[in-house]
Amino acid sequence: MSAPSEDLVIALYRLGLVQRSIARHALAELGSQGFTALAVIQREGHVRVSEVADQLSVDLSVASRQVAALVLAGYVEREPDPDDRRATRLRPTESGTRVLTDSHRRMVATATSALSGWSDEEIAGLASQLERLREDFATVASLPTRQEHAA
Amino acid sequence: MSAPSEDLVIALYRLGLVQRSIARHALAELGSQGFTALAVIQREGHVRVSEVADQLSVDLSVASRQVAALVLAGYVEREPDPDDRRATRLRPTESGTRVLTDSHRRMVATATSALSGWSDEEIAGLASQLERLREDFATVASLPTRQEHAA
DNA sequence: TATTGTTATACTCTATAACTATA
DNA sequence: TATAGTTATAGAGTATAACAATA
Repeated sequence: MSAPSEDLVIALYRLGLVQRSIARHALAELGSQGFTALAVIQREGHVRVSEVADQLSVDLSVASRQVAALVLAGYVEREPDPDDRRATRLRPTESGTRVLTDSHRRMVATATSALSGWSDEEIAGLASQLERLREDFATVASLPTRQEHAA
Repeated sequence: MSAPSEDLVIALYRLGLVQRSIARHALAELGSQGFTALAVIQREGHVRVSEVADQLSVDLSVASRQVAALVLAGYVEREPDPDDRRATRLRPTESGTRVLTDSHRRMVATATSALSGWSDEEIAGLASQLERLREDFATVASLPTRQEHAA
């Protein structure tokens, strides 16, 4: 009766519980997207706001707000970009690195506890499938914007 | 270096793109949670608000608001519950069923397009893994509330 | 002109708390 | 007392649009 992709979409929507559960246990000082934004800044080094927006697949204005909140909280610092005076480069402060590490640890602990019945292979397999899913949707999502050209 | 559950958690957070993509393409008249609430009401028959809250794993107040919005939009009707005069029973209107069917169709179309490189088995496998994930997190999420008893 | 970034506004989803009505 | 539900308030996440400064 139901198409397989239908079951998948419903499963995706019902994932809200999982995300809220992790957020509550692990992200005390950081909103979920504040966390991912900080993670991008930590991982990439001195990124620009627009790169954060790209990595998170959100509008630049959203990334701008999240970064502003991180700066206000003292977790991120801005440096002028020597190559482009419109842009700023971002880097985590010591406090930001500490908060990220802490959230990280609690996040993994929460997930590990919930996933006690899973093997490492199963967990890794699911993570890679989700990554593949994201990439495939990113491809589709990027097309409509350019359809005005095509048509 | 990284625990497998860490990769999984990051993949989960990065799923926002997928959910927004589906929402934009498929849920014109319905918010994402309005859609899931309506789907529960359609699927279960004459449910109460509290059952919607349970199915969605959200607070009763959240379900109450979502249901109120669906009623206001003419997608759901309330009937008094003969067995309990505090409660009301919910059922979709014709219009609600139509909207749900439409969103459903567009949703599946969007997903099918993004998942063109996937086999049915892969899609079904991912859906069932996500369902399992949700159940395992639901178990963990329900514990902290009761820890006051234990301790 | 196009791009980088910010700000204002608005909408959705969520939770907590206070409240009403019924069990 | 406890439960079903509603409403008010608040906070996070998101998008669009208008804007400033620089390329």
